[in-house]
Amino acid sequence: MPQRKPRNGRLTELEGAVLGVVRSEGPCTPYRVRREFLVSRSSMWSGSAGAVYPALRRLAAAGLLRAKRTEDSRKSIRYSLSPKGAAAFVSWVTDAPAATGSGLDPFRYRADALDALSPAQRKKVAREMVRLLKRSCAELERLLSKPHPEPCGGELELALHKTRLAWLEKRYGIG
Amino acid sequence: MPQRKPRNGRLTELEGAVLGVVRSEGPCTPYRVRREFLVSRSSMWSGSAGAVYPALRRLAAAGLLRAKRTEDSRKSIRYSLSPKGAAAFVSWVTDAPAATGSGLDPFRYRADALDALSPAQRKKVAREMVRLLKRSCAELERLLSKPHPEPCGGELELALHKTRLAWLEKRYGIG
DNA sequence: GTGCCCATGTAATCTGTTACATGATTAG
DNA sequence: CTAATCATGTAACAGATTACATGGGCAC
Repeated sequence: MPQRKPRNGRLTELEGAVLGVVRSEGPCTPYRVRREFLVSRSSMWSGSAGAVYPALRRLAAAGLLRAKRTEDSRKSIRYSLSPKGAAAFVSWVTDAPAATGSGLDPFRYRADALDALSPAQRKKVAREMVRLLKRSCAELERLLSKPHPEPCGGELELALHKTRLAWLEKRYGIG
Repeated sequence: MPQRKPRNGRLTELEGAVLGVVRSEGPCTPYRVRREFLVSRSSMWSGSAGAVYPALRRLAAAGLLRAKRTEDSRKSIRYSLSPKGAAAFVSWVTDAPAATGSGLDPFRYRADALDALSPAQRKKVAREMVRLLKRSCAELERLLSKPHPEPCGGELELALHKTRLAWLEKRYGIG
C-alpha cells in the first residue's frame, strides 16, 4: 500500500519510524530495530529484512545514523543517532501537514462500498468486522492497563477502532 | 506508504479502489478513473498516470475488467466491470481482517515521539496540528452538508480528525 | 554431532512516484 | 493559427515484499 511517496529530501514514514526506534532504544543492532516492527502490532509494515536493513544503510549513508561494528563473533553493527539524525527526526515529527494527513485507511475505502452489497452480505461482513474490532479493542485495553503503557500509539489505535465501531453502529445498527 | 503489500492472489488497495470506481461510475475511460483519485481528497494516492493506467491494464489482463476501444479519434478505452471483477470487488470489500487493520496513520507514528520534544517545541507543533485538523474538519463538514453527500468516506475521515483533536486536547490540553 | 532458532543479509519482483512525451480538442 | 488544456500514455527510479541463503550459538 501506498503508501510510499518518494523523498523530496524528506524521510519516508518507515525511515522516520526507524530513527524513532533508534532514538528511544539507544544504540542497537539491525535485528533489534527490525523486531520492534515485527512485534509492534502496527500491521502497516511487515518489518521485513529487505526493508529494514536497506533503510538503516540509507540513513547511515546520509549521516543520520552512526554505524559501529561490534567485535563479537557476529560482527554485527550497532547504529546510534547522530546529531544530524536527531535533528532530522525532530523535523519528521514536527511535520504537521504530514502528521495530519489522512493516511491509508483500509476501512474507510471499504466503507464506501458496503452499500453496494446485498443486505445479507452487508450484515454478515459488518458483524465480522465488529467482532474483529472488539477483539482488537480488548487486546489493546489489556496492553494499556499494564504498568508500562509503552508507546501511546496504542491509545490512538484504540480510539480509531472505537470510531469505526461507532460508525458501524450508527450506520447499520450493528453493535 | 504504503503501504503496499504484494498480491497473494489478492488485490492491492489501489486496485480494489479502482474496481470500486468502475463499479460506481459505470464503463469509463482511464482518465475518468484517474480523476476520481486526483479530485478525491484522499491524500493517500497521487492518482498518477503511472499508477492508474498500469493498474487498469493489470485488472483487464486478469479478466476483472473488460476493455473496449472506442471508435472516436482518441481511440481511448472504456473499461467495464466483468462478472469476475464484480466478484473480486465483493471479496475485496468483505475482507474483514484487511478492513479492520490499522492502516498507515502518520499521526499515530508521530504521536509517540511528541514526548521527546521540548515543551516549547511540543506546544508549537501541537498548536499547528490543531489548526490544520480544524481546517480539515470545517472543509469536510462543508462538503458533507451539501445535498449530494458523495461517498461516506468523508464521515469517517471527519471522525478520524476529531479523534486526533480529542487526543491532543486530552493529552496536552490544546484545543 | 544434529537440529533448531537467532541474526544478518541478498535477489528477484512488484507497485507506485516523478517526470517526460505526444496527439486531440478547445479558447483566443 | 496558436496556445492552453485534455487525455493517454511511457521511462526511469525508489522503496517495500516475499523468498532464499548463510553462519553463529544453543539444546539435546
